[in-house]
Amino acid sequence: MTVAETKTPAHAEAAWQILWELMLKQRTRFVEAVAQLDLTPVQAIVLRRLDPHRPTPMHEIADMLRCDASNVTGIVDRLEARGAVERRADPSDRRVKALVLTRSGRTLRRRALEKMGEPPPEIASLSRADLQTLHGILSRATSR
Amino acid sequence: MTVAETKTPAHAEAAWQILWELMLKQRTRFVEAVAQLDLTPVQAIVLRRLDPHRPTPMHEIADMLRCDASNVTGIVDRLEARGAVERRADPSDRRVKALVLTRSGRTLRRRALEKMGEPPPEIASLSRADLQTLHGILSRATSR
DNA sequence: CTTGATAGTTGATCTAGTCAAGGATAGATA
DNA sequence: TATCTATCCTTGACTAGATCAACTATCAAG
Repeated sequence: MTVAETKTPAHAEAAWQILWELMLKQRTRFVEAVAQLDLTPVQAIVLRRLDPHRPTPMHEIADMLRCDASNVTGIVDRLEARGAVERRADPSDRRVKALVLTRSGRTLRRRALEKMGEPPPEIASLSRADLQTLHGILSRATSR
Repeated sequence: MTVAETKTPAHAEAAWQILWELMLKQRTRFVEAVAQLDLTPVQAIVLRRLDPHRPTPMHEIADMLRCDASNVTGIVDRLEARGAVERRADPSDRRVKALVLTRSGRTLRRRALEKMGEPPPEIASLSRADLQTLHGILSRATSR
């Protein structure tokens, strides 16, 4: 071997480094925020994923979380126990159980979305110009 | 009350929204990446935090994770069981146990850092100019 | 109608997390 | 010095998230 292959440009690594740092900080912030609604992080993520206007098959949740289906059973059990969601049999395919938000589940979801949508001080303190630029770059990054 | 207080500008929320989306995606990516080293996410985060040149008191880990001290006991137990770290009594304060990376622990840490440092495709595919701009904005955001 | 894939549950087992209680040490103060 | 108080860590009990293996029910194709 002659020269080490720099697979990723230094600029990408530098930007990623800071982004990583920021994400790590947000992790604990997120946990604490949803805990105020008596939600665990995963419960909040699942709630966020549920469409208030469309029953959601459980396997879609497993796909999103990239976890085993049996894991979803437990998570949904707890959400159902607290009255946020209901399992509903899908008439067109009786294997699937689709999740439907209850009335209180919709309220809970809305409140959770509000909390998650609140930008952290790091972001909120940026200038308007920076925010617009950031938005543009991130859109480009995630849409590619 | 007259008009609803818009505490956060719309621009901040928009940018935060995309950032959130990105972070959510990186979560599963991170889990899968460190799993290749037989590390759980928390173990990787702890490993990353350990300074190879300085024994680290356990309570610093608890502070970083914002969790109960008893939780750290278990996490360190498992890292110690696999030979990555050692508990060392602090001579100046015999209450504290400081963590020291073993030889193989240092290797493991280096490999974990490499994995974590690898930017995701979303970031890696950005142009050099975007990356520099992004770096600048994020630096401003996190240093404030 | 068999065969095979898919959807979800159950049970066992692990890790991460909390809380309450306790032991050991350090530091301040009466 | 004796005691009180705070800090550092551990233990035990318990909950949640996650994996895996085994199982039921259903669908869909041949």
